[in-house]
Amino acid sequence: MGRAPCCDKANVKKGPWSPEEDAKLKSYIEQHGTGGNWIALPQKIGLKRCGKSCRLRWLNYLRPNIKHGGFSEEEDNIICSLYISIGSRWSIIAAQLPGRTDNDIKNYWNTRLKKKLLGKQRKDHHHNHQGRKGSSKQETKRGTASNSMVPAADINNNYNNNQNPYWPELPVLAPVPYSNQEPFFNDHASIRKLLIKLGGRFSDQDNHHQPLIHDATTNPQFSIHHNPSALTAFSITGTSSTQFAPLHHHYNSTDAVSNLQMLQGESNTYSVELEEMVYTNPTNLDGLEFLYDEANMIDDDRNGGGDHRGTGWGEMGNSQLVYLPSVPSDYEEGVEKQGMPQECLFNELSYQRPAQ
DNA sequence: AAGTACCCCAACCGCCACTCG
DNA sequence: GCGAGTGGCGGTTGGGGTACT
Repeated sequence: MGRAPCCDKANVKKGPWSPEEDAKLKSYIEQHGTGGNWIALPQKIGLKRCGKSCRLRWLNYLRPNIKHGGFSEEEDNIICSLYISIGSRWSIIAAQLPGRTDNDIKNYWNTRLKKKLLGKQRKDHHHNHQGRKGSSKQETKRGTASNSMVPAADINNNYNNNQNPYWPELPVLAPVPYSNQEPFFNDHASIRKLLIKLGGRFSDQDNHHQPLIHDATTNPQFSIHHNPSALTAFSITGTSSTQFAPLHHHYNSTDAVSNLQMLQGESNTYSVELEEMVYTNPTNLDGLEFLYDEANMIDDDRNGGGDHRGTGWGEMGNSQLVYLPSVPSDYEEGVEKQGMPQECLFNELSYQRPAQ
């Protein structure tokens, strides 16, 4: 038996919201708040909508200061960096980008950014390769305000200083260089290059490489110490008193690898081909080849190669990405207030996504 | 001009986590 | 400790718009 639905689906309206519905919901919430109960809210205001639908509508559309579209280069970079670091945890990524919703970012990633990134990587490798269409019209329309990757501290400064009640702070996450991991593939420099490169710029105008990397030598706000007691753990000490309390954050490196795997391609073909390339000629990969043109990879496949499906991507769990958790904040409302230790809070960030 | 393919995004769905009685 | 109720999240879908042929 499945659980009972959250509302009577027969009596709720679905589909696009009308301006009247929007107005009702917005004015009610602005005056009374949600009342802490989304399920009951639509009845209160006479909306034939599921409570979850109301919540979504409010969060993704009606809430003040929502930005739609027009993602900046800077935002692209942040999204890409965080995606590489933590994967598809859109709510956390969204919390780094005030005005952006998780849904928006998710859509943006799935429809444009991922393609853009893949396109770029291909471009890097096959620059001047003919037969490639230009980037999408949306990309070309969009401005390129910033050409630099934004360090985590800057994210914090630039965005979190601009607080408003609807946009709680979040721990700032930032990839830092992998550490002294065991090599995976025979050439672990490949993945280093990959991470650095992916941590770099994602724009089409890639004239300056400026990876998002933090260490004590380049960013005085942080010092990063490898914690020898745990292969996949770092201890990160913040030195900015209120913003960066001493914390520990443990991140399972297999997450990063799986994120990269996800990025590798949208199909098994992609992944299999990549494995093939890795294991048949690892030294030529230069860390990025899995991002190349699908067509090329298919061609490669036709040109030979055996079945490497069983070869262990899962065994390369030694790559390490580390975040710079920073702000004990109101994010995850009440977590801090309820006395959850910061380590718990940030362990949450390192959670293992349950199999779905 | 018409048909088709593709893209984008709002909204839905289902699962998991958390809270409370 | 257990189960119901709810919030929150990520994945997916479908319709509308646009580009292409």
